[in-house]
Amino acid sequence: MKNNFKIETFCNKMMESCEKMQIKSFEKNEIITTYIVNRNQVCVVLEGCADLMRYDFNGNQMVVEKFNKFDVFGEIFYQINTNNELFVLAREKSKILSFNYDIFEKKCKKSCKFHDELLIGLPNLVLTKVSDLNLRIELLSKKTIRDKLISYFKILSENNFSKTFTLPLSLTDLADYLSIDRSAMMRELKILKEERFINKTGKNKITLLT
Amino acid sequence: MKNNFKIETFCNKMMESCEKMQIKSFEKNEIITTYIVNRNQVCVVLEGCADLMRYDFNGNQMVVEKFNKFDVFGEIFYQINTNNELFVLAREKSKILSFNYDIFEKKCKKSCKFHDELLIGLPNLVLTKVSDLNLRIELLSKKTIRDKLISYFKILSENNFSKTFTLPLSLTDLADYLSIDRSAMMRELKILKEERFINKTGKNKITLLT
DNA sequence: GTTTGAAAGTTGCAAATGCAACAAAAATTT
DNA sequence: AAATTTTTGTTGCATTTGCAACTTTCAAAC
Repeated sequence: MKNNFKIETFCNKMMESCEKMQIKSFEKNEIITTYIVNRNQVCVVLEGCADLMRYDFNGNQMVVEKFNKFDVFGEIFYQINTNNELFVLAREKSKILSFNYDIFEKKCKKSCKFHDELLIGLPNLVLTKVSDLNLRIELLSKKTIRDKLISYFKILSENNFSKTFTLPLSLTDLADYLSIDRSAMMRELKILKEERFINKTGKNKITLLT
Repeated sequence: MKNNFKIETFCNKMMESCEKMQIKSFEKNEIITTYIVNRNQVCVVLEGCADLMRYDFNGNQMVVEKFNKFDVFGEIFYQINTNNELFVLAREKSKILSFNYDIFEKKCKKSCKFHDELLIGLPNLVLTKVSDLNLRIELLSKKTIRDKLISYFKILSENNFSKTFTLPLSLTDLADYLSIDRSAMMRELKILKEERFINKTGKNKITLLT
C-alpha cells in the first residue's frame, strides 16, 4: 500500500472500544468462527494467527487461507455457496476483533471515534487483502510448478530488496498456498537447485542465482 | 453481498461530480490506463467492459482479469512488482470513473456529497471484488480440470437457482479464467457429457445432471 | 532425555495435462 | 455477399504432475 495509512494506529484506535464491536481471545486450535450462516461478519487478527479450513466431501480438512497479524477475514469476504463447511481455527493463542459490516454503514447513536476510524481504516485493510489475493491468483494462474515457484521467489526477492530471502511459510504450507503436490514441488526445487537457478541454504533460506 | 447497498444508486451519485474525480469515455481497444507508475488509482466501470492485459516475457499478451459493469480496478489493487507491463484495454465503448485513492482519506475542501457517498460505496464495491477473487482462488486451487469445471458449474447453478444456466464467458475465456489449456478443457467437457454429468445444449447453455 | 508428531526429502508409476496442429462453425468486418 | 477473424471442436504425443509409500530430520511435548 503506497498511502500513509498505519495499521497499528488503526487497530489501537479500534480497541478503544465501541459497543458494536468485540475483541475475544482464543486458545490454540479453538474455533474462532464458522462460515455457515451469512452474517456479514468482519474479523481482524490483532494478535496470533488463524487458518480458514474446509471439510471437503471426503471428510479430510484442508487449509483454504492463512491469516496473520492484521489480516482481515470473515464471511463477508466469502459469499460463495460451496456446500462445504468452512471454519476459522486459531493456530496459536490469538486475539480477534470482530464486528458486523452493518455498523460500517450505520453509525451507532453516540457517534464514537471508532466509527470515524473504521470508515477510513477498514477499506485500507481490505485493499491490502485484495492485493494479496491478486498476488495469489497471479501465482495460481501459472501453468507449471516451476513457473509458480520462480514467480513466487522473484516477488519475495523484490520485496526483500535482495536475491536472498527467507520463506515466510514452511515448504508444506507453500505447496498448499500454490495448490501443488508437495512431493512434486520438492522434486522441482531439487531440479532448480541442480540447474543452478536457486540455492537453498539452511532452513528455508533461498537465493536466486539468475 | 447480503447488505442493502445499491450499486446503481452509488454510481449515479458519484457521477454528480466532485472536482477530484473523472469520468472518461473510451473507444473499443483504447488503453484506459497502464499499471507502471504506482499512482493509487481507483477505477470503476460505469459502462462497457475492459480487460487487464499483460505482455509476458515472450512478448505475447494475455488477459489477466476481466472487468464488467461496476467492477472496480486500478493499480491500488495490484501492488505486485511483476516486471511485466500491465495495462487495461477497453473491450468495447466504455465509460470509466477514476480517482486517486487519497481523496478517499482526505475529504476535499467544500465537502461534497460525493465524498460521503464514496466512503460508504467504495468499500462495498471492494467487498464484492474480494468475494469474486476468493471464488477464483477457490477454483484455481482445484487440482484437476474436472474439479475446476464441476465446482464452477455448481456455483453458476446455485446462483441461477437452476440446474440449467448459461455460461457468462466464452469457452476460450473460461479456459483462461480457470487457467487451463483450452483443448484439454474441451476434452474434459466431452468426457463430462459422455459420463452424463452435464448436458451442453445450444450456445454455452449447460445443465447439471447430478 | 525420551517420546511423539510434524516437516522435509525421495522415488516409481499411472494419470492428467499442455502443446501443436489441425478442421469446422460462427461471428465480424469490409 | 465475400472475406476475415474468432471461437469451437478434435487428436496424438511428450511432459508434467499427483499419488502412494516410504525414510530421515527436526521440533515440541511429556
